[in-house]
Amino acid sequence: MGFDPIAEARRQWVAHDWPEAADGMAAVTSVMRAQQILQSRVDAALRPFDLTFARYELLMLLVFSRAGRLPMSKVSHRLQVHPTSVTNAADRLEQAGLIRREPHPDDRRVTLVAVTPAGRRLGLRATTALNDTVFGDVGLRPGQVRSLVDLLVDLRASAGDLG
Amino acid sequence: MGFDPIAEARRQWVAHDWPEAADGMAAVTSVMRAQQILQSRVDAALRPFDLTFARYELLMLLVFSRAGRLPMSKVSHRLQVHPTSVTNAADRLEQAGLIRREPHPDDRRVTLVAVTPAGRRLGLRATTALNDTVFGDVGLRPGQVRSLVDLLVDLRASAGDLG
DNA sequence: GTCCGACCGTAGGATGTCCTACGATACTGC
DNA sequence: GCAGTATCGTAGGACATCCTACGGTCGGAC
Repeated sequence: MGFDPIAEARRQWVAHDWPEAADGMAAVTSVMRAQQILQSRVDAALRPFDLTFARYELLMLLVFSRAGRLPMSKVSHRLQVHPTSVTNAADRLEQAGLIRREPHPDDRRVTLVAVTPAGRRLGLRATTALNDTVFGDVGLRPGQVRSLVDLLVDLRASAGDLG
Repeated sequence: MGFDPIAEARRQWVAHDWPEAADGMAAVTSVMRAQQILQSRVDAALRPFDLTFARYELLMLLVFSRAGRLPMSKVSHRLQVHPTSVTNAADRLEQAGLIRREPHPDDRRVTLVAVTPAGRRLGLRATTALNDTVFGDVGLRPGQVRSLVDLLVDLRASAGDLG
């Protein structure tokens, strides 16, 4: 096999008398690097549709919602991103005609974002592309994929990420 | 426990006849979310030192290198980031007096970045903070942390990330 | 020797993220 | 009712990342 920068860093941690933090350092760095790899693959798969992963997530959240529309604040909470990031993503999706902003009928503070028919179609086509080129094979055996998800559920739970 | 948006998305994948990609989708999304959580913790720990994780990684790469100096291109390769990102990080570290740019003695195309004594000191102090507040407890049991690293090694290996 | 391809670092531009601050609107206690 | 507080979405600014494009330098083919 080749050279692993993270394993090398781990050795440095042990050598510098930080052994109790060495595995944690390796885990954090590995997650960062894995995210970089996956983000790059996902963005490549979505580029033909002029979507980023952030916009894709917003789009599919609406596609899968009951009424095809949600308040901005709900989107921000569900995707766990800053409200201004939702504003940004919604701006671009709206400009592309994939979603529409609508006023909330009862609460005039609230803006609803609603997926358009074009948005629904593009979201499903983009999903097919993602399933084929990324999600269908992330580079691990099926059992490993499930183990990874389970471990990250625990990590997220300990961070208060599950509700 | 609470509500897990990723588990909900996984149910949608199965319901929409994409069962073979459901676990992959959950894995990719989980990694994205875990990275977000960890990045946020790391940045909070590094804020008192006026460092970001990217700049911290560059700084420690130099601290741990033999001569305390490396070519920019080597840094880009080792950290697996775009050359322009290294330029940006190096600009800020240099402005803070933590590193110095030096010409390569033999190859005038190459710029070396060298850690200064102040950079070395700050890097070690920042590492102590990170070890105490993040790396020492990532929210998993020790065995889980090692399992996570092992799984991500396989994922990274399949992406050609190991040399 | 010379020229051309390859490599190096950086400038400029686009995108996404966060933060703080703000105006508008809703709710709560009195 | 009414005042104070909380919530909502967005504007402006800071920062990190990538991409493309560029000038400077090296090295190999001839």
